[in-house]
Amino acid sequence: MAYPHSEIEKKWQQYWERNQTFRTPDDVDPARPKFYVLDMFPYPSGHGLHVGHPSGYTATDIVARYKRMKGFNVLHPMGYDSFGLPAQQYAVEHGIHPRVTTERNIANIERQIKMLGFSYDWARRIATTDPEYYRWTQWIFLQMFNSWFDPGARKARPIATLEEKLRAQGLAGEELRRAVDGCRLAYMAEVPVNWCPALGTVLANEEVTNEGRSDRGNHPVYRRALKQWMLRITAYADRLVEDLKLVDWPDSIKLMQRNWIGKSEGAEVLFPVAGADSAIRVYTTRPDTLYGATYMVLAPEHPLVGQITTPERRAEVAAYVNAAARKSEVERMTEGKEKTGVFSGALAVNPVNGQKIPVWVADYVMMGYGTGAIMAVPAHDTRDFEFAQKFGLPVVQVVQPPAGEDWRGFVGDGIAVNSGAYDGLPTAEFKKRITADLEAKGLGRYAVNYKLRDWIFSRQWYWGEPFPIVHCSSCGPVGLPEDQLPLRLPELDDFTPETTSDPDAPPRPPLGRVKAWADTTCPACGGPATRELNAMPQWAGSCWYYLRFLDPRNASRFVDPEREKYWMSPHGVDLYVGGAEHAVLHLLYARFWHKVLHDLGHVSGPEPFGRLFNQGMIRSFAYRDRRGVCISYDKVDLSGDRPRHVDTGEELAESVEKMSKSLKNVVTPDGIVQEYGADSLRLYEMFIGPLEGSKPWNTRDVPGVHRFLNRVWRMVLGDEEGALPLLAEQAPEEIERELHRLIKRTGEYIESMKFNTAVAAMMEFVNAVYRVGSVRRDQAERFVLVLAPFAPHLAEELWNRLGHPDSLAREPWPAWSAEHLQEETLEIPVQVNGRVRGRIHVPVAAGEEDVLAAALACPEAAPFLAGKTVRKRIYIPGRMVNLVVAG
RNA sequence: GCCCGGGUGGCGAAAUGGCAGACGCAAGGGACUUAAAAUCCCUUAACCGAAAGGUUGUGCGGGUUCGACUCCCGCCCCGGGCACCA
Repeated sequence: MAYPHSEIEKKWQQYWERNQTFRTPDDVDPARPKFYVLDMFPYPSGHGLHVGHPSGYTATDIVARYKRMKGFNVLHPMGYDSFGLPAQQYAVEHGIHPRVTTERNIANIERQIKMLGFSYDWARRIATTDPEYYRWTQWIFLQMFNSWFDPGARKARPIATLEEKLRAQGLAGEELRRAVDGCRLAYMAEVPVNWCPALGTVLANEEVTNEGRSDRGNHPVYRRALKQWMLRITAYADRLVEDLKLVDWPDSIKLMQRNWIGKSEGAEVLFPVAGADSAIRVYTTRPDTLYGATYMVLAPEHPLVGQITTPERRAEVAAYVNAAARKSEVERMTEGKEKTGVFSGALAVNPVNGQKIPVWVADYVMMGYGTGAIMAVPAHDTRDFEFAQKFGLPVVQVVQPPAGEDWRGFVGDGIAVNSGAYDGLPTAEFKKRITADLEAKGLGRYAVNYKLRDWIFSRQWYWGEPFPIVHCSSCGPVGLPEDQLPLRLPELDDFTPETTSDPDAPPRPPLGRVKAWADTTCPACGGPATRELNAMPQWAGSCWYYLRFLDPRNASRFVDPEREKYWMSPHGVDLYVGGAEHAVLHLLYARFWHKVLHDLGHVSGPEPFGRLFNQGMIRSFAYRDRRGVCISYDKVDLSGDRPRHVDTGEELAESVEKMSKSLKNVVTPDGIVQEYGADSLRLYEMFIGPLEGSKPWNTRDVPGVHRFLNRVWRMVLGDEEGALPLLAEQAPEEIERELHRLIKRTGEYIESMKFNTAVAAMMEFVNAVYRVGSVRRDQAERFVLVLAPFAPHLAEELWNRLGHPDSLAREPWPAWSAEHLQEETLEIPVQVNGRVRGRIHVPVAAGEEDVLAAALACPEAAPFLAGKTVRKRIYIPGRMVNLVVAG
């Protein structure tokens, strides 16, 4: 008989809700330590959860429950990242308001989450689409709009401090306003974007497929310059790199962030254009190769292209520039790495040796990085080398590689050659010397560059936070006063953006259609003004939600400073768990916002997430027939040794893949909870393998953990069919020892996030009880407490039936002692030349000499010792004896 | 191309310098049962052997060590990230 999981799970979920068991009070007992354990909150997709989502949630729930039992004040909240393109598109396609679908999706996903019995404090639930939430997202945006990055202080400061400073320098009126607007952390600029005319919006890079089409709907996407809201994240590039050393994150994630920011050091060098009064400024990380520069390249968008191109080359250059501008991502991909370019006709002068070198225009140089122009050193740069080969440009060696390596295409460090007075210098020293020399002559200077770009922060859609900004013809962009927040999304019957197939048509965001909303007055001068019609991107709400959880209903501040200080000191969120797909963007954006808020004095620390843990992806089996068509599970017969089609008997190919609708391999928690219960699902999620690893879901393995829970049930209560519980007055000493071992190991496993071995340890304990046939009541109780974080419903029920009327959620975690772990004798394997040949039993207290003597006398090892000389005797206390023999 | 992970029984895995395969699934056998399910017990890396036992074995090839899944060097395969970043 299986234990009645449905009944008891329902019962305890109701009990927890009725008794507010997991409510974290607003004023917690300050004598206890705090622990903030957070999941990356989900986007409420219409498909609901699959079994991959609860793996992280289960892990954090185990930690939360364990920490409560260890006496911590635990904060464990959940909410929804509910703005975004899928809801917008669904609304457009089905004519349903996105608020309606969002609410419906949240209701479904919350039902699924609650079904699993997680100990969230539901009173703190938030949704980023709630006006009382996005009011503060808008408020934080205004903080950025109203501040600038002071490079001297290396931090954000109120914009008034900049105004003061510039006014003192004599700026005023329109000129002052432009200067100030140009320094805000949130500013407007014309930038190249991914424009999707069919969706009527700009898309983020990750919303664009490798084929250059929209992820959603598969529409063409074009590169195009549009005026957009930008956030000045590049000002924080250095601090975002440096402060990675403050956090306990996986090295791989830190590395990805470092690579994404892509800091490099080098020099900017001026190359005068021969016969003109302009000069080309280039950025190079290898100023030591200056003598090897044999040509230069400007990006097609570079402003000097038009000025320096000679009349006879004008037509060809113009044609190339136009073609490059029109090039979509698709063409760029398909053309691969084949280099193209045209000669501008102009010559530049190499400042170190006066040589005249040709200036080319080529799209392998990007306008968005460095200065948009390079000096090409084909001998020591792979790309320049390819280009020089193709166009027959000279290749001059200036670095001597280590012996045995070809200098052509050598990009490493070496010794300078053909470099005038610098010959013989090693690369690193050469860089320093020449940078200083260039600086002294006014030809260049030390420079730092980043791959990181400022963050394009606007979208031309309906379903996002409206910007708290109005555009005034006399004052420019003006922030709304705080008392006008939240600026609510206007009601709209038709939120379809005006779409077109013309890539050059201007964007017409749906908010523009609500005239009554868009037309307003300027808060600064009272004149007529228009509201900003763009909305914020999906990332906005998730940049600060972890702060709102601390004080979710505060109507006068985004978070109370005292509460922020309590929960976020000293290292921010104590454990943050989520998928590695957010390694860069979400985690980088949130760190950026946190630093801005920190600079402006709104939060106490520099980093939001002290410890980060990435759960691995759960994938599942997919089946395909001969034609490659995916077959859903109800049509797959797994009873034989090969998977076959139920109807046709055709043998199917099996593979393990990411769950997706198109592969027909999505497994949802619902059916599993119904059949085996939430506790079984939770346990299998953990038992399947290490949390951080990628692993295949196999529903056929769920009965294994379900059987274990049944064994626990019968161990304590017996069953209706007459099986007696194993509870007894006395149990062998071995059980107490096993229990102490279990308590110790489980605590350590939870702290180190090794939940799979924790489950195995509990199974071992129960197996031991079945083997000896008895367990004392007090031992069963302690076991139930250890099981509780993993299988809380079953544990509560057993705890209750063992005579405790209240929930075990805040029972102290049971104690273990070293004394109880001690066995009287040890079994020590005896190796001869590294191979196990026998075993000896020795008293725990036995000294090295006694153990070695026993090992030498070990009968099983004797034949391998006979007639040989023991050269070396190794004893690893309590573990192993190795006898090294020869002869 | 570059940068990270990873490769252990039929399967998910454990062991991070000290008994390889804990724990679980699947498979086989037994007990209970009129029978089945459920449950309980046993076997289960491969090869040789009737058994006792032996040999081999952690992707491949070398090395360090008394001892290597674990550390070092070279290679192969799989997964992920970045991708003309000057």
